[in-house]
Amino acid sequence: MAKGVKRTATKGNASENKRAKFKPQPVPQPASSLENEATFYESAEDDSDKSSGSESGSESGSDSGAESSSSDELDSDNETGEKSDEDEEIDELDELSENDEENADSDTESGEKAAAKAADPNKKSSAEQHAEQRKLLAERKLNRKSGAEVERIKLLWEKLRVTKPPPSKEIKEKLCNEIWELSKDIVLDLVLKHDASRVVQTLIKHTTKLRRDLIVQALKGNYYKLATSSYGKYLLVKILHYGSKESRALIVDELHGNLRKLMRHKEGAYVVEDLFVLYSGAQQKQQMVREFWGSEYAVFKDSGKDKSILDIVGESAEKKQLIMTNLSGTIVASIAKGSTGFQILHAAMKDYVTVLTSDLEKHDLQIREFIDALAEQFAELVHTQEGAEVASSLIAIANAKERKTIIRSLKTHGKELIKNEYGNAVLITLFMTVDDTVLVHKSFSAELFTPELLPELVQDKFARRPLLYLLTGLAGRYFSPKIKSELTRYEMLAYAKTTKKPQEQRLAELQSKALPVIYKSLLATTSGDSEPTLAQLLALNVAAQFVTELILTKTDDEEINSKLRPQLVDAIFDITFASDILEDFHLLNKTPFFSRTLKALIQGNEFKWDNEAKKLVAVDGAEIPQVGSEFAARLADALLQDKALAKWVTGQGAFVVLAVYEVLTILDKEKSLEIRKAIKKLRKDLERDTDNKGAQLLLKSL
DNA sequence: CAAACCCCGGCTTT
DNA sequence: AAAGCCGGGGTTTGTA
Repeated sequence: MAKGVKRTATKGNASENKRAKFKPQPVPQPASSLENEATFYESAEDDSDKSSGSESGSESGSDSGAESSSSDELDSDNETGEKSDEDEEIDELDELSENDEENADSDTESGEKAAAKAADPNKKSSAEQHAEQRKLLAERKLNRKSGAEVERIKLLWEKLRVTKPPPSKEIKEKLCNEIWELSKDIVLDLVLKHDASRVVQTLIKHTTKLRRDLIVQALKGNYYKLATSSYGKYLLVKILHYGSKESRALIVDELHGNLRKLMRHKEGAYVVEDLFVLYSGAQQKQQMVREFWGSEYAVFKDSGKDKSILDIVGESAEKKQLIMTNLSGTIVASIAKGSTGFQILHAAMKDYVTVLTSDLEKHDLQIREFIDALAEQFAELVHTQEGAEVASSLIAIANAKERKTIIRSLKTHGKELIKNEYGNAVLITLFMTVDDTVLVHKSFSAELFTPELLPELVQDKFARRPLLYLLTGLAGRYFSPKIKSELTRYEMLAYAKTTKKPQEQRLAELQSKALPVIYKSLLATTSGDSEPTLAQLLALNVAAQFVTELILTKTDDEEINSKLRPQLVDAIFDITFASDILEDFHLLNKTPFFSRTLKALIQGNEFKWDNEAKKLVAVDGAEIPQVGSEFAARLADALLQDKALAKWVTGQGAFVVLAVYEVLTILDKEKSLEIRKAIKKLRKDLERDTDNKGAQLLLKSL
């Protein structure tokens, strides 16, 4: 799926990028051949590519998924059957034309169809045979005529699509004109054939706006057919891409009402997804999803507009029953077809889940079924906003056994999960809801917080969030109110049924397992030829923030308190004093916020700034070994060596000196006096250094 | 804890 | 059809 959308690279970059970020190796789906799909897209991607022969038979059984499941009572029309007839007809035409053209296309499907036909006549009477032959002959004639034109058009097309020396504007125009003259009356014949359709694609790309509109008009009434044609769909996608707003509106209008059928169609589903992702705004997206609710909403565009799914479902039991059946019908069919990664489906699932979670008892059966259908494919969900919401909700309401399956399927994509903008919240949900902390730790923390991976994670805006959760819970300022309330919602859902352990206990368990792993991986950056080094990490604001947060996390773990934390603090201390502070490459000069890191360590959790009193105050019982006053005293000793202080007060270092001085003033009068004396000697320097805010603050504090 | 800043989607412009 | 503006949200920063 992710592959599928890459092709539209020129437009809609935003949504495309979003998708590209997360690329779970698509779990090979039983029926569908993702690879074939990719080939399809690739060969349709641009006109300047290799032979069209690669577009071969992923077609077989394409309409099998289109059979309306019995759940769609609202669909009185039986168009699915009708459509597959059409498909067959198209295929035959295709086959004929290709034979005529002696196109050495090894289309396996054509082969199958031919074989089927060869077997067919034996069963028929000779009268029928004659009739059939006459019909065939007529068709062939018809085709030969078009076939000849196709040949000529293709010659022109070859010239138009070359890229090595791109044709000049005039030539392009001339070629387009000629092609158009030849094809304008037979567009419909062209667009459903794989090679001829590509001619039209190229035409669309190079011709004028006016003619594009003409083509769009010429195809009016046939867009559904186009969307469900294995070759036509590429053209349709191209038209959407290059077409005007009005063209798009026309097409959307025509497809409107057929979305559910399209979604169940192998080719159609891609068109719908494309439309949804690339060419629809928020409102149109909503409207599209509403079609999945049922016929009423499919026929009347505005039906249910501005109402949430819960409003609608609350209106009557019958309505609810119907909508839920329809939704699950479309969703289950699409999952089975391997379209789990489609964004539009995620949106539909979100509606479905919203209702499911509105009353867990009442929907128990549906919940179990839904999770069962989806559990193995969770990785396909978590890279979109809505998909991730669905995933988190389901994790929250899953029972212990179901959670195990879900965790197993997410575990294989751990890195993508944690680094993804939305996926990381799913991981946090797992941290917050699953009682089996041993399993969660083994599946994620132990796998991800390795020396190889951790440095990458702590400097990643999204990946560090689950890490920060492990350190500080939701309390810190690292989570926006919106995310917080969402996570809290999952938490409440979880406690309604499966989850039993108190939150603090679960977090403590996860933390006690993960902290040593994190420490060790971080310490690994201080030794050997590790890349990045700790100093490099500390030069990145996000990573530095994490390191401070880690050190300031209180723990009972003996190993951390007596060995790991001291080593890490030592390492930072060494980095600070390894080189002359006046050198450009010293961290303090390279990254202004390193002074904040040091300040945070100097104050530890022991002191905080009192905004009322305008001074630093001690916080009782918050001491953490190695940092706070202990670290301050250590720095003070180093600063009092030789002329160190004179250098430190000149730049960002002044803030550090100030922090040390303030802390010692509270806890170590003697040493603070020493520093005070030393600073006073530098008074004149400080007074001169007017644009150094740190220096000025230092003066004030004396 | 507020101001500055950045990123993104939607809209307008040439 | 690409480039550019605008507003909103989220993030980062600045330092009493």
